Amino acid sequence: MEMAGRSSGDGETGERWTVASLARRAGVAASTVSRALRDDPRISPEVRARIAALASEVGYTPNVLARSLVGGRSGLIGLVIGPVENPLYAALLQKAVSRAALRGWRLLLVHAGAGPIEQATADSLLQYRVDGCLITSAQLPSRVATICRANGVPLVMVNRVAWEHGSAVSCDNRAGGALLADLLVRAGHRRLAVVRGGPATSTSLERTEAFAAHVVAAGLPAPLVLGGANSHAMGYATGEAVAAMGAGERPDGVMCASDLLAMGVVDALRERGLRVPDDISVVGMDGTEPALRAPYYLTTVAQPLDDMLERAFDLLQDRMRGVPRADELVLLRGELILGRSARLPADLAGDAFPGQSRMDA
Amino acid sequence: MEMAGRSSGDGETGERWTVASLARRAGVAASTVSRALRDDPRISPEVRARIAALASEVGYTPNVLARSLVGGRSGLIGLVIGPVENPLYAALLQKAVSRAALRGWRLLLVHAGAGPIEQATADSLLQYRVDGCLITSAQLPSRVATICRANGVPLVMVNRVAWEHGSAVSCDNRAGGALLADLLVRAGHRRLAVVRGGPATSTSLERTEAFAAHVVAAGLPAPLVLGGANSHAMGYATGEAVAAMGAGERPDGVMCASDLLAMGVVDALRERGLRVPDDISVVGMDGTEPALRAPYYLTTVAQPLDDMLERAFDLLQDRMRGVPRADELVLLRGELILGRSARLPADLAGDAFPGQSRMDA
DNA sequence: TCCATTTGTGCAATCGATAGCATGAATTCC
DNA sequence: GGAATTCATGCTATCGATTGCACAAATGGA
Repeated sequence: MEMAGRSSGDGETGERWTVASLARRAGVAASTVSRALRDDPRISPEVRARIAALASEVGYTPNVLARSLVGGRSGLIGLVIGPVENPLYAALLQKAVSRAALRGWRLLLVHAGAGPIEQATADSLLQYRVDGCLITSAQLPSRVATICRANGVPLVMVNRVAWEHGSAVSCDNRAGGALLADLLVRAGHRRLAVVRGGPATSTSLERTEAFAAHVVAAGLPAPLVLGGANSHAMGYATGEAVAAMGAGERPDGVMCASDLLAMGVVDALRERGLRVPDDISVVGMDGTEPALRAPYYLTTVAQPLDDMLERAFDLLQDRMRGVPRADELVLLRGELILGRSARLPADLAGDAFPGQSRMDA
Repeated sequence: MEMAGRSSGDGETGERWTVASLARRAGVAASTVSRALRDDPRISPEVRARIAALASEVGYTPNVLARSLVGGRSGLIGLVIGPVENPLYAALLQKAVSRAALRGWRLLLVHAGAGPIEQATADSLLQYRVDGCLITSAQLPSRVATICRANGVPLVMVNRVAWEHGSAVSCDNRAGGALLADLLVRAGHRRLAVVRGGPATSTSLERTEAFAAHVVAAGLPAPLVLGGANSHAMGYATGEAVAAMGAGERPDGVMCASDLLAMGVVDALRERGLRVPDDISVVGMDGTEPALRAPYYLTTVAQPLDDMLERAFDLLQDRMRGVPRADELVLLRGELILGRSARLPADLAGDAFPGQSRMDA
């Protein structure tokens, strides 16, 4: 019953069509088929049309594996991504997939998650001869970086700085941290705290350091340093600890290294009966969607993910073309989003509409 | 300066090592190298050790593209996944990646998101000669299914039923819906509502239909049908609508087709001053992590994602081995999680500890 | 009318790894 | 000690697509 719907190379069953079988069927040489399908001007229009018609009639699909064997490029980009439970990585993944498709690249999903990358996994980058590699994991994947360097695979990192090798595109985390510090200080907060993410993640360090430096420069005591991992659970635990402090020592403003942490902090504070922002202001950083909506309406600095990925892919493409280029670090400015999770300075009070009023960071 | 760290085929710069260059260097034939590296017993232990040492010394990596050209299998699995902003898909992605690595498969990330799949994207499944395909998108990707069938590519769907072709692994959504209905009815709710997801998604339909049927069977009026898309925004809008209803007509129990919807409903209800579960009970389905923690502590039916993926990969593997097998539909039972978002029947009241007390659905 | 181009195709090698078959050497058996 | 194996390895074709080069036909000019 399936016979009619089944078409196969040379009319036999089960085999896929190849340039060779198409050539036999069309009565030409394989090279002619190849050239015709690639619109080589040396093939006469009639032959080209005839072969194109035949190919689409039988549903021929070129074998990219064979093509890349001779051509040298696989069309594959290795993708290493952080834990996608974090909405930031989810957004990055989504955008990376659609942008890669636009450029005709396919993504080899090498790793997703918080853990380190296994050797066997990292090896697949070479085994499949990826043309480039995109890393968005905060965890330092030194193994992948090393492999890429040793084998001349272009490497671009997003949302983290490159420590040894490769280019990177990142949000200007220091500027964002300073901006948030300025916001809280101007709103009259006096006892501040920072909630840090993972100790080895550049984003967390840059954000909290810049925040602390700015606070100190404003003449306030150095912020209390809390946290130490980038998760809702850590934010929640930190929020509980803050809520347990006496009213006299408790910070009145908390800056979190990520929206994920900020959501945890807010959840814990509210669970303990504290009001945000009336009792404590909480600000985050990333601008992920769940943090911008109910029940958080977080004041945060949004990363320009679209621009970041576009730049990252540009960097990759340049290097994939073989032009030797030095590694670059591209910083893009984030966008301050005034939500309802932090008291505002008097001069901004009119702007306090969640997700509506924004200003450049 | 980089010279020392740079190693390449045949000692020339820039070229990667191949079996041929290794063979020349070792003074043997290419086939010997190939066999030695694959632990062919016909190669003498000495030669094998010598070649293995050389290969690891120069960092040889086999070209999988070339291997699959002759071997017929690429080791690639095509992955089509739904919008990973939804924590359910994020969890599925994460688990799929690690499980695939365990089996030595690599994932070609074909599509991620809610939109339909473009032809060019779907074609890459054939171009890269994927050995199989895993679909977890609720959106009916008929194009991919058609392509897979026409080309004999094994296809397994997770979290949705197969409409035309391919096997499927899913949570028993009807049983889950009935279980939630039973829970709400026994807890004394009388005016119920369901919030549906996308109109074309099998999971949403099965869950809400079974819920409604069970409610009616219990002698209560048919639940109010709300919603119509699987998003937090739709849940929120529905929650607002429910909150706006008069106290006499407002449902006292709401069953949502997903945790994402349930979170939106809870957020809106609370924003409007209603208490959950004191004023209204809300239950969801999926068991995603954000719904289980503060501030939701949702009562829900958790999908056994690990088991589902394991079964899905088993199904794929069987069919990839070439053994012809009929399509299967595998249903796995979900796990009821008693949170704090719904009033409990009297006989279960002691079990109301979030995320702790569970029972099979 | 004959040679020099231009134009369209075919032949054969190539990419890297694998597998069937052949070959030479080492071993065993009677 | 010679023949029959066993064993280790080499030679070569193969997978599917691409590409340099050769070659034939068609066209042009003188």
